Amino acid sequence: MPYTYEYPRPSVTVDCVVFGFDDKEPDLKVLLIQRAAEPFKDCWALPGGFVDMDEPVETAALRELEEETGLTDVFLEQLYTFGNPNRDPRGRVISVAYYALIAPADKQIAAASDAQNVHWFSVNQLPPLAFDHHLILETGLQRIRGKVSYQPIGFELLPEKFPLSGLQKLYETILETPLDKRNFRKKILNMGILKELDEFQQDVSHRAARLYRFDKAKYEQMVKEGFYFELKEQRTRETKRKK
Amino acid sequence: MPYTYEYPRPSVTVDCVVFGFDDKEPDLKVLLIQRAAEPFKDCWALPGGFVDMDEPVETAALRELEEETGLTDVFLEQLYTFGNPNRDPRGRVISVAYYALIAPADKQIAAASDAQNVHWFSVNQLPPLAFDHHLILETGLQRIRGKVSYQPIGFELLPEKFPLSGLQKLYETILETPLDKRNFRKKILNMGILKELDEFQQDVSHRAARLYRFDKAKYEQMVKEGFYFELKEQRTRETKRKK
DNA sequence: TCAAAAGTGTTAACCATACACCCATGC
DNA sequence: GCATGGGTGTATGGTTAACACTTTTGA
Repeated sequence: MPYTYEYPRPSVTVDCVVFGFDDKEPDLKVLLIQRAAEPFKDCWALPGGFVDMDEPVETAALRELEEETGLTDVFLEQLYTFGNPNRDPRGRVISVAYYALIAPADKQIAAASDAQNVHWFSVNQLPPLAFDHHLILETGLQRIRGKVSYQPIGFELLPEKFPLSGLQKLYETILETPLDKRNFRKKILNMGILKELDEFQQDVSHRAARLYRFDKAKYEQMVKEGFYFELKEQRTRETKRKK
Repeated sequence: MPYTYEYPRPSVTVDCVVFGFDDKEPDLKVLLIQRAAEPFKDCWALPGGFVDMDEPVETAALRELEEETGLTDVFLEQLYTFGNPNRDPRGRVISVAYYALIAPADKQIAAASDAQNVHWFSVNQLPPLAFDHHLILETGLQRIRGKVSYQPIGFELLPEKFPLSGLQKLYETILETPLDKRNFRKKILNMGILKELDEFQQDVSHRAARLYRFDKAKYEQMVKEGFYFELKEQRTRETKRKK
């Protein structure tokens, strides 16, 4: 190979912070696997592994995710690259971290894939994690907390059809703040990026809520025309008023 | 070493997109170096190089930046990791890209350091670039365009003391949109994150403008108390009003 | 005295917030 | 009929957008 350099080389891995959300629970969930091999055998860890020499890094993330959890067709974005020299006892390992968002329907699949032990954990009740995975996870959390307010990524955590209250709970969960129902509805509906369906919740022991669908095409059209998505924490007047 | 794995390993490099800004010019600038060695000998490229086995990745970025451009004490943040298998003719090279923001005063230093050829280029008049550096640079541009509106990173591109018109020009340049002078001043001054100085511009052939300084400590205090920095593109009512 | 940029205030439209009750459904 | 969540409107105040002239300074 021409121009080949012969420096010593670090290993390169990928790690995935897989977030999931469930209407009924007050917490965001993360998918973890229990390690089958040393180091950190039996310890919980983010799904991930070594990048092959001939595959793009993102492909490696998708491949490892499927191999270890059975998940395919997920929303995946690069998060951050962690490369401190001592983060892995095997030597110099640089890890490119990704975060994934998946809708509850897919969650079954993940739990079923039991080559290794795979579990959803609430982000507020995490076990000890291998390597620097706690730091990676925390970075992922910060990222989606920051991003959810000005990019419509929240919909990736919901099923295709969802009631407005589900969307509101999602935002309340991620932002860790209560939101006003009427204002939330007004704001999101006024954006015009939700399609109102003629379908309703099933099997609920109260009035069934109307379902909506995120209209991605319309959203992208509007962005081209200068639209900014923004769904922020609603602070009270008290908090906002200065001095 | 225990648990050592013996996979084939990619090389890992860092690349830095160094942005600079100058009052007088209507464009953002990027610092490029002319490559002294193959591959892409004599081609312009982002400063960068191989990560040593025992240094953190960010340290490598700072080190390469100093070695190749003489710059130290810069604002530096990780941008994105580029790892497509064919981005480097030498073989598999994964590059962790950073972006840096530097104030005009430092620019002299950079131009003086002439181990290699180092030059500022307007982001709108770039030469052909080595490797996938054009993609990296474009990614950096998108990042600061997105980030400048809701994080006070713009100040990193200005000297310590600056007139409000300089700040406004910076925002107009990065966001590529004209801003209303009175509204801009009102908004930024109302935030309370600028310290008004008793100093004025020197050597200008018109009324000298008052200088201000970004009060970082105050900003951080306010963030703790729930303050959100936001300095967005000001759209006209026309554009905003729908249908 | 001219050129060049600094600096300054008001109005009207819009948007965000606060807030409480009735409705539909299943049990 | 009761419990559960679904669904709705209005008044207030704060924020943003639009807009033009006077001041200062140096050449």
